[in-house]
Amino acid sequence: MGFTGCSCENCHNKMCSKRVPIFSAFNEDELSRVSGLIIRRQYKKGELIILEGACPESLIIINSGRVKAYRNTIEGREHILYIFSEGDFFGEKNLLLDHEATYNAEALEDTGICTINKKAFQELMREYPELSFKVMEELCSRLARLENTIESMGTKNVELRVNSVLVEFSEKYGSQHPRGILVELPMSREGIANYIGLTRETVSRKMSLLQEEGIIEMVGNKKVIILDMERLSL
Amino acid sequence: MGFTGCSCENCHNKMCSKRVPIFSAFNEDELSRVSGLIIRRQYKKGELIILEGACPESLIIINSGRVKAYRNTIEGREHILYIFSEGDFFGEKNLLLDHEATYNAEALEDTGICTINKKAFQELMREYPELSFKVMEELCSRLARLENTIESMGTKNVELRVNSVLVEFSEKYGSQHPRGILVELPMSREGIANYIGLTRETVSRKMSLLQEEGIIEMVGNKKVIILDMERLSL
DNA sequence: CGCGCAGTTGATTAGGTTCAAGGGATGTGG
DNA sequence: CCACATCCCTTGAACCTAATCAACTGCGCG
Repeated sequence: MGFTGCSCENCHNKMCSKRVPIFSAFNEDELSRVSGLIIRRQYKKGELIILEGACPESLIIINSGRVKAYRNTIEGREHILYIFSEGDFFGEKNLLLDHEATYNAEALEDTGICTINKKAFQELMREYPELSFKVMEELCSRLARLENTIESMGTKNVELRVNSVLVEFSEKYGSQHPRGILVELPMSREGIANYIGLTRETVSRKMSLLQEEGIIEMVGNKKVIILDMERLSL
Repeated sequence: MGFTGCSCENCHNKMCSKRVPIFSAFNEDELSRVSGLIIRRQYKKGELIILEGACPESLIIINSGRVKAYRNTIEGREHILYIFSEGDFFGEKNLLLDHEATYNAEALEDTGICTINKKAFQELMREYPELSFKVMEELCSRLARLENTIESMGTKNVELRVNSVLVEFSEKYGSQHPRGILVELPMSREGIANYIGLTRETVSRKMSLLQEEGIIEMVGNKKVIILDMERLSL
C-alpha cells in the first residue's frame, strides 16, 4: 500500500511524523506523543479528501501519495493551486480560525494521510514554538511560490510560463539523466494547462516548440528530459 | 506627520503596537516591552523601504501610511503583489530563515514604520504563542488572497478580473455613499493594470463599459462609486 | 491660466482560444 | 504477443480579444 518498513500500527504512525518536515525537530519521545494524536486514513486515486467549503476539524498531513488542491472556476474549468506530496500538510486555513476550506483536495494516486485534530495541534504548537516556526516557514514558502506564480501569470509571455512550470517540476520531480534532467510530470497536459492558466492545446504547442529547439525532449507523455536547463530558466 | 494622539516617544510606540492586529492580545505591560524593541522610521512618498534581494534584519510594521509591494517583471513592467496599510507587517520571509526579500516595498504616501529585530521577534513568539498564531492567521489570509488572485488571473474573462479588483478595493477602501459605495482607488489605472496583469488601456475600457452599464460611476480619476454591487460581484 | 501627466478612445496587430480532425501511447482481452 | 479500443496528445485553420501604437482629452497642479 505504499508504506515501507515494519507493519505494526505504532511504527506506521511514528514514520508518518518522522517523515514530516514540520516535526523534524522533534525527538523520539515527542514523536511518540504526536503519534498518539494521529488518525490515519487511506484514499484511492481520484477520491476527494476535502471539499471546498467544508470545515474539516483537522490538519491533514500526507504520509504517502500525491494530492492536488484545486478550485472550479466560474468558466467550469478546474484551476490547480497546489500539488502536495509526502510530508506536506494542508487544511491550514482551519488550523486557527474556523474558515471554510478554500479548495478541493483530490488524491492523484493512492494516498495515505494522517489527521491531527486542530485543537490538539494548537496545543502542540503552544508547547513547542519550534513547531509553529516550521509551520510558518512552510506558509512563507507557499506565499513565495504563489507570488512567483502570480508574477508569471501576469506576464504576457506565455512561453515563459510554460518554461517556469517545467523548471518547477524539475526541482520537485526531477532526477539525473545522462542527457540532462529527467522529469516525471505530475499531471497531464490538461492539468498543466489548468495549473498555469492556459489551454491544453497551447501547452502542447509550446512544448513541441521547446522540443524542436532542442531544449527538452519528450519521453512518452508523462516524462520529459530537460536537455538545456540554461535556456529553459532564462 | 500622520500621527494622532500625544507626541511623546513612549506613547507613539505604544500606539504603534496597539494598532497592530498581531499584538492585539497583548496587555499594557507586554506592549510596553514590545515598544522597547521597536525602532521607528519615517519614509516619504515614493521612497523605497525594501529592495528586492536585500536581507533586512527586521520585521516591518506599518504605523501610518500605505506601502506597495511589487516586483519588476522581465518585460520591464511592475507587478504589484500587495498593498499594505496601517497595522500590516511585511518582511516575513526573513523572519525565520535568512531569505532575501522577494519584492520591493515602496511608500505610496508618507509612511511611518516600526521595525523589530527578527531575533527579538522570534523570542517574543517563543514566549507568547498567541503572537505566533496571529502571524500565522495573517499568513493564511494572505495565502487565501493570493489563491483568489491566481484563480481570477487564470480566468480568461477579463471583465471578471476588473470587477473583482473593484470589489476587493471596496472592502478595503470603501465607505457608504447615498448612491452606493464610494471607493478611494489606492492606485492609478496603470497600477490597477499591473495588479491584475492587464494594460492600463484595457482597464480604462472595461471601467468605461461598467460606467455605461450603470454599474459604477467614476468621480474624477481617483474615486469610483459602486452603484450596483450585485452585478459587480456576480 | 496653462502646462503636464494620467486617462481615454480608436485602429491595427498579434497570439491564444476554439473547433475540428488526425496521431500515438497505454492498457486490455483474445 | 498481437489487435483493438480508448484516451490523451498533437496539429491545423478560423476567430476573437487584449496588446500595441497613436492621437486626443481633461483632470489636477503649480
